[in-house]
Amino acid sequence: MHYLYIKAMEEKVRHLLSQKDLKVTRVRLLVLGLLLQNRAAMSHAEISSIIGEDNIDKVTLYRTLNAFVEKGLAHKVATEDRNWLYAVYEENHETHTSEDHAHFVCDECEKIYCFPVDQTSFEITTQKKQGFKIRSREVRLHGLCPICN
Amino acid sequence: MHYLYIKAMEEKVRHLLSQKDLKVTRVRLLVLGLLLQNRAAMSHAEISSIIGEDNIDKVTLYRTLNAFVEKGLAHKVATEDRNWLYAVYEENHETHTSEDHAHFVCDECEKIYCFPVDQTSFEITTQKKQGFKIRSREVRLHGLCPICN
DNA sequence: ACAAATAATGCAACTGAGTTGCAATTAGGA
DNA sequence: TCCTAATTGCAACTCAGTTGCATTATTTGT
Repeated sequence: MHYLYIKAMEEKVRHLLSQKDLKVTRVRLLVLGLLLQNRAAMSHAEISSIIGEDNIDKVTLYRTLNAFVEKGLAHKVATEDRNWLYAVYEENHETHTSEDHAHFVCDECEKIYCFPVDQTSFEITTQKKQGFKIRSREVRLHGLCPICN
Repeated sequence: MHYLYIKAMEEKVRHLLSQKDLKVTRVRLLVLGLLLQNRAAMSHAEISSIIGEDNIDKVTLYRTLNAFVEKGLAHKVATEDRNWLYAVYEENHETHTSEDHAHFVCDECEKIYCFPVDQTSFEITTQKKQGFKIRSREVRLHGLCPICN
């Protein structure tokens, strides 16, 4: 285990898991604990190397991450080079859906961060085009993150 | 060849290719001709099956599509399930860059269409977040296309 | 605290998109 | 027409992610 596992966080993680009908297991405590520590979205490879390849099977990690996504604990974003990155929803994730947030991609370090989006200004983003019925929007921002800026 | 190759279009395609310093070849005429006929972006698999697997090697098709993207004839969009779709820029592609268009994803047929975006309203899409420097934006719209609507 | 039922895990083998290296072929200018 | 560089086609490969299945761990009811 090459990351600081914060014991004090464990209760919160246990609560989040059982709240979503997910059994509390060693793997899930590790992965969700790690995701909660990270502001940026993380890839399977990144998580795997931080936690240690010997500590989690790759298939189990994929299934764990997908379970988090299915239960609404986390969401996934595709990178430019077609890998998945996973991020937990922020504190107030009850009101925080995929519909009202944007993804920020740092052009330098290529990390992806989640951003809140103002709904009202979101509405007028595009000109209407006949025949197309728009149901939801997703914004992707490119630039420099605070570390690389 | 399972698509209607429009002979009248050939001159236009030839012109587009040589304009971008791409040699006019059988494969390129077929692929660019097909892309120009389609309003929706197309996948490698889709193009391959329409033109016929026996008519183009898969590697050649990948290289052809990438050449179009590199030369600015087309651009690629990732689908939800992380495949690439390719679309030629519209008629006025001189002023049509990746910065000022959105992608519309039909929830029904999953086709992807390109949309123009109004720059001024684009600006106010997100609340500013400290430390992050936004350079460009990309909007993805979900809904129903004219055929499925 | 224990056993049974159910869910999660780990492993091996697989899939499928996309890439690389290289030899054969073709386009287009001299 | 000929020459050179670009393009093509093939085989073999990479790498993310998946599937099937036997093993193990968690939870619930007693």
